[in-house]
Amino acid sequence: MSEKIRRIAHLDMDAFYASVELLRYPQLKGLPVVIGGGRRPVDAALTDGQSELPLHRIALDAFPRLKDYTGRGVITTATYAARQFGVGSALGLMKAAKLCPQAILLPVDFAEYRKYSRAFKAIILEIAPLMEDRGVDEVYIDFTDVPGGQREGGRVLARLIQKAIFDQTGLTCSVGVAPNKLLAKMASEFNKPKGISIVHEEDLADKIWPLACRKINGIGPKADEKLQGLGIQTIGQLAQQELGWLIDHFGQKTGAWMFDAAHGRDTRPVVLESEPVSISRETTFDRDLHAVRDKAELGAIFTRLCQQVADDLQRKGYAGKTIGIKLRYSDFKGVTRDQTLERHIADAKTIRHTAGLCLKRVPLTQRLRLLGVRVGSLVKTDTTGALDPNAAATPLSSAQRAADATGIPDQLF
DNA sequence: TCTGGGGTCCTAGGACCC
DNA sequence: TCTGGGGTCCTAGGACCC
Repeated sequence: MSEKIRRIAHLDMDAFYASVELLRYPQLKGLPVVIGGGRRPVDAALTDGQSELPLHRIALDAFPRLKDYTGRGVITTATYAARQFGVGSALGLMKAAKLCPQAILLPVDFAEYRKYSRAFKAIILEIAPLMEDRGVDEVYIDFTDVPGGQREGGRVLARLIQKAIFDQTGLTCSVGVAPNKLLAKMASEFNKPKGISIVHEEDLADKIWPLACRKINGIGPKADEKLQGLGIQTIGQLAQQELGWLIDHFGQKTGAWMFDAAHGRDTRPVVLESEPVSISRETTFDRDLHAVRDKAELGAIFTRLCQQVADDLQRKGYAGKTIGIKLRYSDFKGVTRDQTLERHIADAKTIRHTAGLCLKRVPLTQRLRLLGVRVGSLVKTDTTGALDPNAAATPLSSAQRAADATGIPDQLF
């Protein structure tokens, strides 16, 4: 009998947002380009006086530069030419402007990226039907039973998929193929861009153990710092630790997971479909707002967020019963409050009312920089529409009455 | 002139029930 | 006259990911 070896691929699009922008504006190739901000439409400025020109003919002078930007925001992604100046993801735009003032600044065009995202995923699905969506620019693919999926450890199929995506979209990607998702994810980073990396079980010591623990998907800055404090830098060092010792330091669940990860073990399946748990909208204001002084502006934003969440729910066919708010103060500290209703709802009015009650339970003396609205505990609504259009909020809980009595000023919402 | 937006999962305490 | 032990739901916060 033919023994099939489990082969899982992780496919990661190369510099996805920037590559999509370069398809539109090939004249920017090789230049430092930064994508972010995303607040002001830039195409008006772009086409100003040049509205007859196709996008690829727009003169470089017409593109906005980082140095001319005023306002908040961070870089979502930067081209390699821009990264040479030390600017990259998550850097504040104003700080980035100091490092690379001449960089071209493009707004985030998520609708466009989503179009390409759907396109490359459709191409993959024609070749390999078992695909797990991991966001706009990443997927896992189960190669195990796909024709050619076992050849050269998966390299042949990876090459085929890369070629199909490039031929049909002009975009490049990197692929890692390994016995499981954990290793495939690490492998896809080995040869970027346009890379293919094959990892077998027996490659663990050579290819995985020398890597920093941070390369494990799920070990973030906090866990990494703690590990370093314990003298553990590499995955190999992590693998040397006793299971019990890891559990003592990180808890049962995380400790056991780390132990398995360090030994390259991961049994998670490739998941084809999944239901959302929550749907939310949030926004950072152009300037910090005060609950009393900027009440009208804040109230309008709040109502709009609730409306957007309601629209999202209805468009996607969900209703939820846990309504929550999130806010961030001017000092960047955040709080959340939520309240669970008796019934699932999806209408803006109930969301607005319940979220308003949540907002009353939070101190609002300090200025705010962000406000968000979330609906969780989702259920699918039937095809005819809303589950319970006239659902009302439940009465205040005792905890909320207590909060109301703490002397927090009346919140006007 | 720091620090986006949209998610998931985990933990931990308290309420409440059996 | 000391103090059970589950189980589930709710809430708040935090780590992490794309």
